[in-house]
Parts: sequence; structure tokens; C-alpha cells
Amino acid sequence: MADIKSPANPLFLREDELRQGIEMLFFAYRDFTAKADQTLAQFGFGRAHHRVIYFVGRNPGMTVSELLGILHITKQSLSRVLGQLVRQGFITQKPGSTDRRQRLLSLTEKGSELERKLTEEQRALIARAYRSAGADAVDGFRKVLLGMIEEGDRRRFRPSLPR
Amino acid sequence: MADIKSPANPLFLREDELRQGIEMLFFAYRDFTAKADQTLAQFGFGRAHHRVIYFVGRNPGMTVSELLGILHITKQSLSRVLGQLVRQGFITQKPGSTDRRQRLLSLTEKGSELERKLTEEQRALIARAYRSAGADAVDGFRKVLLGMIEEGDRRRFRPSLPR
DNA sequence: ACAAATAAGTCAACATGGCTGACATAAAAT
DNA sequence: ATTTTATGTCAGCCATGTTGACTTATTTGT
Repeated sequence: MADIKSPANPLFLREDELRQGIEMLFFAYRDFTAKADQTLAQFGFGRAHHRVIYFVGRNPGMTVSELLGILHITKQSLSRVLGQLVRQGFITQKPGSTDRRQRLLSLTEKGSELERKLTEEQRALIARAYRSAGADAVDGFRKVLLGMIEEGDRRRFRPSLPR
Repeated sequence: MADIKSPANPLFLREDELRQGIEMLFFAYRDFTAKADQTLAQFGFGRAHHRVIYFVGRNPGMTVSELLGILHITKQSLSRVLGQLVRQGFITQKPGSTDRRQRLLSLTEKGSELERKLTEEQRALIARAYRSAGADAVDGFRKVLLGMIEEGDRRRFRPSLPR
């Protein structure tokens, strides 16, 4: 009885379930980035700078090509923000030892400091969500996200060695 | 035995777990938006148009204020894309019946068609991820995302009546 | 009835961060 | 020795965010 709106229509439910997923992703991402954006603005930086700082921090000594492969933007776009970060002393470049064409990227102490500050905010937000959702939910969260990620990038998150 | 790297150090694991969450969110969102962006480009539209079309499609008859409250952008920013969509016949506006200052927004048939096309791609991507992750994982996924969303917007996703 | 608040829109100027295309340099690979 | 690769640079375009100032129509509150 009751339940006028969904009378044995699994298709409708499924459709709505997916739409909710789309929306939640939008809202979560919106709020996920909001705080760090404020902090960045204080430094005259934007979200693009954050991404560069974050990934260089995670992969010290990475090449420009590798970074481009992660960000999926053009080298001209990257060049703008990376140049600023290098000139202002947040990131250093040094030639690769085997291939001297490469410019291996690392954070300076100043860069690390900013990275920590920025990521801490996001970590806190995620930590809160993880804690209130519980360990099983976190497993599910990761499983679903993994399935949304382009095949080639999934290996980054599997228990094997990341590089 | 073995396990040289994580010797009873739950803090390290926790830290890394959170970082992985941050990264997965970045990659998933990157890939989540990529396909629709291509389609939008064929219409001369961008992601901003998509968001407007999406939320108007979900909430026919919504006001401009409500839309602004969801998108968290200024009315000037919205005005640009909304104006284009109205002028090109994707969205209609009609005065509110009780408050005639309002311009209630709805998709036209043309707008619905585009909305369906765009959302279908994203729905397919999420559907695939949901299917491969399983029902329990989906529950967890939603639970965690919910926890990341600004308190005020969470009610949109709770089983009660959405408005 | 009138003043104040609200919903919506507009104009102008500016910043960020994508993009393309063309071209340059140094080092590695063939 | 030639070609390919890694990186960088200049110039210009576009989409989409921002602030600030101001307008119009309508509703609300005293």
C-alpha cells in the first residue's frame, strides 16, 4: 500500500539513483575545493597552482611530461602556473641524471609549507566525512571512484607499488 | 613479519588513506566531466551551461535565486550563460504566479533533448562504476560524499521530500 | 500610502586558466 | 647525421569566474 510514486519501477529508481550520484559529486567537489581556493587567493594563486603543488609534492622528482599526463592540460597552460611557482620559489627544477633534457620537479621548503597548509584543509574535510561514514563506507567510496577513473590511471591506487 | 614500511603506524596509514581520497576525487572528477565537455563544445557551450541545464532540468520552475544558491556563483556570471541559453531557445522563463518578480526557469523541448544527451554520458559512466563496485559500495560512496557536502545542502539527498 | 526590501537584470572592467598555432633549443635515439 | 623527444616561449583567443555600480518591477512592512 501507499507508495504512489514508485510502483515497482526499478528503472525509475535506478535512473534517480544515478542522478543523485551525479549531483552529489557536483556538490561534494564544489565544497571540497571551496576552502583551499580561499587560502590560495591569499597567495595570489588559483586552483591550477594547487594541483601542481599537490602532485609535485606527492611525486618529488617527477618530470614535466608526467605532470602533464596527470593534469590533462596543455604544456602552455601548465607553463604559466609552473613558471610562477618556480620564479616565486615554491618549486625547483633540476636536470635529469640519465636524460638531461628533463627538468625534474620538486617542492622547496616554502613549497612544502604551502602544500601542507592547503592539503591539510582538504584532508580535514575528508577525514570528517570518512569518520562519520565509517570504514566500510570508505571502502565503497574508493571502489566506486576507482571505477570512474580512466583505466590507465587506476594503477595509481592499487595496492601494488605506485610507480 | 616483513612489512618494513608501516610498522604499527596508524597515523601514516591514515594520512596516506586521506591523500588517496583526495587524489581519487581529482581523477574521478576529471574523467567524469571530460566526455560531456566534448559534447558541449559541439554546441559552443561550456561546463557552466551544462550545470544550468542540468539543474533546471531537475527542478523545473525553479527561480534564479534558487539556481544561484546551488551553483555558488554570482548573478552576473550566471546571467551570461543563462542569457545565451534563453536566447537560443534551450530554456524558457515565465513570471511566478504568486511573486511576479520571479522568472521561473524550465527547459524547452530542445533543452530537454540536450540535457538528456549530456547526462546520459555521465549516467553511463556512473552506472558502470556502480555496477562494478556493487550495491554496498554504492551505499558507502553516497555516505561519504554526503559527509563532504555543506550541511545546508545535505537535505537534498535525504529520503525525505526534497523541497 | 509610502518607504524599504527583494528578485532580477545590465554594463563595464578585470583575472584565471583553459585552448591553438608557430617556433626554438638541447639532448637523445636511430 | 638526421630525426625525434622534452621542454619552453610568444601571441592571441575563449570561457567563466570576480567586483562594483546602477536600474526596474514588485512585494513587504510600517
